[in-house]
Amino acid sequence: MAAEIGSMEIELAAALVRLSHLVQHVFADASRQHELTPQQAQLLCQLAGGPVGMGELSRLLHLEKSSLTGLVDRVEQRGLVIRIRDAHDRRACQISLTGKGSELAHECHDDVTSRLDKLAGELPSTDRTLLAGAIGQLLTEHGQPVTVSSSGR
Amino acid sequence: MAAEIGSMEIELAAALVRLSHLVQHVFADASRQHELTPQQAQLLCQLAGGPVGMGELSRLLHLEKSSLTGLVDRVEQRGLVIRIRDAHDRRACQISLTGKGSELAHECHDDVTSRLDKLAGELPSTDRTLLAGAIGQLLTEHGQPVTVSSSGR
DNA sequence: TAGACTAGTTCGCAGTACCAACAACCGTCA
DNA sequence: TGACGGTTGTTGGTACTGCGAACTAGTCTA
Repeated sequence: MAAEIGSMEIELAAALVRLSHLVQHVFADASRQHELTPQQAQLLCQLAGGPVGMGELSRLLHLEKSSLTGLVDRVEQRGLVIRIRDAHDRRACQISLTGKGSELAHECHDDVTSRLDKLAGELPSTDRTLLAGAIGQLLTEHGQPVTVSSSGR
Repeated sequence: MAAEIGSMEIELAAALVRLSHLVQHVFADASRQHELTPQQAQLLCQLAGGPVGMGELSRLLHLEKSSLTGLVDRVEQRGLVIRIRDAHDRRACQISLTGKGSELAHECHDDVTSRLDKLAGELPSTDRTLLAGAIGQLLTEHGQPVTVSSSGR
């Protein structure tokens, strides 16, 4: 067993795991509300910023390209996404949201956001600020770009 | 009217989602290191506190009982777990770790913990404390016991 | 003892994810 | 021009996940 002194660390690791499960659960619920699997919702949200190629998408979602092919196939069959053949490189293609897909992506994103905000709303605002800051730092430390999607607005 | 003030909220929600993905990724990697799927690892870790019945397990893992049957089947076939028929209620059974399973569960748990601690170690310790506190509060607000699964009931 | 209820299982289905092998295409170098 | 190595995305095969409906078997209650 680890020393008692480390208990704070142990709690933090456990807390992170539990928090992760909670967030996943919220995300899955919201996705399902829109008749999407979590993976499909994540894909759509990722595309909200504009078309992306399969290779980059694979990196962004931490998926093998072969896994991605199937995922894209399924959402394409639902008419939420289209493959656009690249004009300069005929091997490549860009995945782009259709109107319907874009609508769903935003609905789903807003839904997740509002659920999480509601959940976090139970915390005092100072804690929320600290939490966001600490998480942001964790993410940047780990090579994840913490893009601020709405900075302009 | 979520005015400008709400921008912090938006960031927090996005940060939570990203953090969640990061933790899931760490968890999946650690599990794989021990030749377990994340779900199997989660099951084993849940059982580390002692045998649990299918029904309660289903609640703890947020899984339908039918999904759980298969999951338990697979780890049982690997000899990591056994079904123990309940003496008082012959319908019920308790799922219990075998020696091998218990070993794996602890290895995996420690691995995840150390990876997450390492990840969090890049934060100043005051931030870690705040983070753990805030997450703990979030979890308790949401009905999740923050204890490390040792409680019977 | 009949009927209601509960614990787990089985079955069918869709989706996820990996790996290995592959076709098509690009850029380069001879 | 054309062969070559590297890239892009796809296919095929396998294992796992997760749900809902229908089911078996056992328990409890009236």
